[in-house]
Amino acid sequence: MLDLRKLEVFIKVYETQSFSKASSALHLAQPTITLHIKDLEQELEVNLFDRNTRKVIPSKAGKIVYRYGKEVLNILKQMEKELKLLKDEKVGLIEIGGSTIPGQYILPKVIKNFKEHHPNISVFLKVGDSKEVIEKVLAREIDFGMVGAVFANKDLVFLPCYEDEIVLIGPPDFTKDEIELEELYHIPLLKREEGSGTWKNFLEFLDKKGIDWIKLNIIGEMGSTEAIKEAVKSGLGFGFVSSLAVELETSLKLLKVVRIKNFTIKRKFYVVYPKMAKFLPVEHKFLDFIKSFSNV
Amino acid sequence: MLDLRKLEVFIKVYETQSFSKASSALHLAQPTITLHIKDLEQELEVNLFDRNTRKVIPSKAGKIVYRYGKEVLNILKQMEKELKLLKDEKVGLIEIGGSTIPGQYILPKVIKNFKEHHPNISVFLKVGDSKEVIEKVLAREIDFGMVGAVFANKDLVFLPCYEDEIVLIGPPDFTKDEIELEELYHIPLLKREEGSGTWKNFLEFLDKKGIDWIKLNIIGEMGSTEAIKEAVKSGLGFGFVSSLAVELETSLKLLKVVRIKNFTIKRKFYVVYPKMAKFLPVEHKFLDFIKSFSNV
DNA sequence: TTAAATTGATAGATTTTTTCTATTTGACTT
DNA sequence: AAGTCAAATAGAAAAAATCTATCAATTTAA
Repeated sequence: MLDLRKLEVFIKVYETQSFSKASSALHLAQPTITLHIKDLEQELEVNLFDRNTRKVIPSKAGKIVYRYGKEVLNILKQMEKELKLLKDEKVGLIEIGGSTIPGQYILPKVIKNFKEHHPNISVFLKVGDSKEVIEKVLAREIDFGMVGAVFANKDLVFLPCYEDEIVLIGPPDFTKDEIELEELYHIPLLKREEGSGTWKNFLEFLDKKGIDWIKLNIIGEMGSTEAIKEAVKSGLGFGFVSSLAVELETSLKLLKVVRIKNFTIKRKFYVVYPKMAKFLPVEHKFLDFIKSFSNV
Repeated sequence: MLDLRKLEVFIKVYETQSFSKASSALHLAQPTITLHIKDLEQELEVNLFDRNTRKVIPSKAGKIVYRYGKEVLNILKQMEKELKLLKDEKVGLIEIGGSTIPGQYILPKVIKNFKEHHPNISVFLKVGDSKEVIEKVLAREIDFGMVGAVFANKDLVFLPCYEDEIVLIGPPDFTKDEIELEELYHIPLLKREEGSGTWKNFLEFLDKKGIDWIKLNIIGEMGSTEAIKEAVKSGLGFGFVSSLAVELETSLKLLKVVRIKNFTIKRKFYVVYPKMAKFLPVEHKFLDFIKSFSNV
């Protein structure tokens, strides 16, 4: 294996055309230079300089080694530059992931706010389902994720950071602001597909309350929160969605949130990151920011 | 300065995802690996792996170092490949230079012959004046040169290798094959410009014989051997040129070589190379070849 | 749940490498 | 021919790389 120290010595000799000049430039004794060059020549089995006590002229092989050697040192310099950026807390890159609700309604706001404070830090957001997000965290493809469920994994830390409410929405012309729990059994409901985190949370909550969801009046299934919203808007029925997803529509009276007496469905979102990870400055900053944003 | 040995260890750990696997692959004890990685982390001031006794997961910085490290090793591998070619005596590249006559009439033939014996060795020929050729030899831009004059320089070796004759040429219909020296004074002569090696050789020869060239009947000056030949062909006068330059024309009777009684102008060409140079195998081969081609 | 096995970390000793000082050798200058 | 400058050589000292033995943490198997 070639020695970079020796390569450095070689390059200095090449550039100064002198062993002694190289020695003083590198703060080494002159015999050290002689030795290093000799070692290199032995290792590579070529002579690098035609030399006597007066002249030092690079040979053909020397020119080749210089060309490649310079490239190698440049690449390493480039690397150190990139690592320096990594260590800098003012610039850098953060990659995060979010499952549907956090990815669509929470993280964009967090990021916008964060960017206002730290304009030179780029943030990349990847939206996918919770399982995907967690896998990417484990593979270090993203720095952290925000998901709606805790997965048992000893390598991961799940930090509650946002509490959301799942609300019943109906068309804006629905007369009541609040209904009794019993009325829920007669209201035409649009469910979400089985894999949905929101729907899972909803069912868990019903279960805790001792309610069997079979009793509900399910009239259809939608593939996304947005689809539920559109369907409810057009009067097809009612649905359960994250309150975050309907902030705009309720304020514009395009949808109506209908409360259920003595019945509030809360769900938590969690920041997830590898237990062992040693965070870089920028990542620390972002994590702290999310925590400060937290409502839990 | 980064240590390539440590970088190699890092890369092996990265690829095997294990300190102990890396240690056995590199025939090192496991604590050595631990130490090297720790040193690297200290040197670069980043952590490279999130690790405990069970898992070794590259960090963001680790991924960067791996990417760059691989590139560095690849470049060095490429360099060794190129140096190997340099040491090979069957393949390679030779760069030579020749002043006008050798570059135009001798070296092309030598190269053609050489290539027949060594088809995998490329030969690059650069034609320029003697001074240029010698400068390039000193700067190691070419491996050796062939020139018509010896320049006093203690760093150079001049090896006589080819003896040429400077001959008087006239139109093919000139009646005599041989003339007396005295007749030369009346013959209309085309000279070469002052810088020409051939012309310089001719004058030196006249000087040695005690002849003043002012007595000659110079009717014009031409910038090149070829120009002299053309002018002589078209009956403008006579000229002195290298015998090598008119081999074809005399055999085709387009020109006539006129001998001068008791008057033969010989000139020598020399191979020139740096005294200190340690030749590579291919260069040795070519030099030997030139010597075997020699007529001296 | 506990014991065995696996893997990385730590400590101290040993070997190897790097670097130094002092001196010699070779080449150019005057 | 003497002086000077730069590289080579020799031998000693300092620094590093690597090893063995052992420990600590974590997973797997009984």
